[in-house]
Amino acid sequence: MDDKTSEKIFYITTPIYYVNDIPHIGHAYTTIACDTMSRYKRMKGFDVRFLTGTDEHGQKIQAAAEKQGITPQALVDKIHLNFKELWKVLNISNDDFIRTTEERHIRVVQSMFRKLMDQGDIYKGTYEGRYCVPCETYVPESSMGPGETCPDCGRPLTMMKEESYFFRGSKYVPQLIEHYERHPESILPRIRYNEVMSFLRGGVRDQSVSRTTLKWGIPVPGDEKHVVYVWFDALINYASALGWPDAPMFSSYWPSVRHMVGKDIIRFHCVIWPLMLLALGLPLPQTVVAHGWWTVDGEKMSKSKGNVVDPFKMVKDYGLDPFRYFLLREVPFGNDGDFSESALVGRINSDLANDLGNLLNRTLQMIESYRNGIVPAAMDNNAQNNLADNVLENVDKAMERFAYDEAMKEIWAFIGRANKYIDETMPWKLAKDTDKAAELDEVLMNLYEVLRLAALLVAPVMPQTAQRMWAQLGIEDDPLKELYSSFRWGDGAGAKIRKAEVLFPRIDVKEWQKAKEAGKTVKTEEKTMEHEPEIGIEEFKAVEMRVAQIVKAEEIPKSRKLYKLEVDLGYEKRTVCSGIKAFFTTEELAGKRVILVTNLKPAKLCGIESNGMILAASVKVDGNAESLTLVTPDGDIPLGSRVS
RNA sequence: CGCGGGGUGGAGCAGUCAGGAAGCUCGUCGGGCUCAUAACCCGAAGGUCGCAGGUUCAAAUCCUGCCCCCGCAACCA
Repeated sequence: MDDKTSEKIFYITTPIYYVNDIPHIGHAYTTIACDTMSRYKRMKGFDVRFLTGTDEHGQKIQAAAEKQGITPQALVDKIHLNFKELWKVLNISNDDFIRTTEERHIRVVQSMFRKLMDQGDIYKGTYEGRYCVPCETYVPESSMGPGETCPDCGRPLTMMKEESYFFRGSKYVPQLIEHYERHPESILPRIRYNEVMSFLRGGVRDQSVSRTTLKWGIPVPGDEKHVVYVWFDALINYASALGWPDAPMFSSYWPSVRHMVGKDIIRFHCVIWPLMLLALGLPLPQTVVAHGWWTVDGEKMSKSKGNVVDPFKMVKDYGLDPFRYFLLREVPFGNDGDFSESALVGRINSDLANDLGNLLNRTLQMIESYRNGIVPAAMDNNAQNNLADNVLENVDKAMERFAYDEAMKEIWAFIGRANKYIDETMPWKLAKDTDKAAELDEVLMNLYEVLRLAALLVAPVMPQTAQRMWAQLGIEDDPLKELYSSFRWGDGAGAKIRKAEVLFPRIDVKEWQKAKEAGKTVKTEEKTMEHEPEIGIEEFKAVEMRVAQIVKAEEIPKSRKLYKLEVDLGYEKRTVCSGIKAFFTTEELAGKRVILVTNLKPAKLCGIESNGMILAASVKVDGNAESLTLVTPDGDIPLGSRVS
């Protein structure tokens, strides 16, 4: 505030995405939000720097590379392109893309590490704890899942003890608390601020910042059997991309940094990273903004459900700008939101086609037929205040708080006022009365100005749409390069418009539903055609299957899906748990002859030991069995006969 | 006592932190208009803000208790 230069500088970052993930709607959301903010600030006259990138070290990458028989570097060189490709498709205007395997990053990580070590803020110790290998995190006892499992992925934890370097973050905690107390606006939304504060007040232990258990990482300077822990490595990207410590870019952009993150990684960005920065004597981020999660059709997005939203497909099916608009408009920023294609279609039809697109269309056609396509100048005009109201100020207030949804609402209220203005002034009547020519001029010019401004307002979210609008309005310049401050009501007069074209075609909901259903059938067919990798006869023979008969089926009270079955193999009886409760009654099952996998490792399910598995065929929709039938021998054969 | 999110007109949601006349979008019904993408504009109906207590001049909002739903976890053998 006190520094004029820092006011107009804006450095914004996405998290760096873990390369091994397949890009989904969540990645798209964060990045689109940052892109929109960047574009907005540029149009406000800010010197913006927008950074994104990929996190390329760690256990999972190392394992994936081994599996494919290539080096980790070769793997990440290939797959980081998934993200670069997506950003291209989503029209992301990032100024830089950093990869943690780049030399410029590695160098900075190592010198920061060394600096902290030299000043005594990194020290050597031993770390012992329960470790989740896939998640690459130690899990404290307090947050362990049942039976010593990882609370995130549910897999069992391993006891590990290793020599490790520690970051003395605890030393800076009081300083950080004080900072946040003075700057509560630096963590948005408020709920996340409270979360961070109570976490900080609960005390923070020194963080382990190195690992000896893996190779694929940045070597600790001077102690090469250690590799820098992925989080320590990753967070530094925000500084390394600017060329810490000496680059001029660093000194100009750093003090204005805003980090956009998902709510899951708030602690890394609001606790660990600021502690690191305090230790390094660097200014703390101006704002950390945490957004919520997307569910899909009311359900959590997951690979096993197969409902992961593919941004490439959404763009292909519905267009880029509608997708961008939907994500930012649909949900109050910071809240969790639900993604559904039908909601997207609703937004396209009502907001984009009916309100905005139709306004452009009807206005242009009137200018065309009443004034031969030339925007008239109006002598005296005081409609601006009523029409534009304080839309620029209101949008700015909302964007200042990262309240994208509210900014959109402001813009659409502005569009709505214009649609109403047409009804009130009834230009088609004015056109029939030559005495009203001046009035008509004024109305048409005002509408034209509304659209010229609307395009600018919409440009950060829907860049292509803004360009298409200006093209139709007959303006040669690129709206994306304009400044809001240079907009003057009335400057548009005299322009020669182009022929009106439909901006967003309406989607016929009935036909869309039909197509959707047809698409769904195709999809399930495709799914059944997906095959597992080939196996040899030996592998098949390793599975021992025999004919058995269900003697008795019982409910398991605690379980929704399971029955406890007693099966007879002729030579022995066994207990098996089977997830077929939804499809049979206990009476139906008794006496049924089935095929049993007999050499499956016993497993405890709902407290009951299951010794085998019954074969069944099922149709799965979104990962859940929709119908199911048991595999049974066709004809008489003694119990216990081997199936091969 | 598992963790988390939530219950607000037909649907989807804001509002809850900082208590003060219940709001938005969609849908429905009625009307207007004919410039426009059967679009646009106006009006109406429709809510005991999950339930029960409490605090208060005042509660969707604060406190206590309870009920229900949804994720995750334990269950898909």
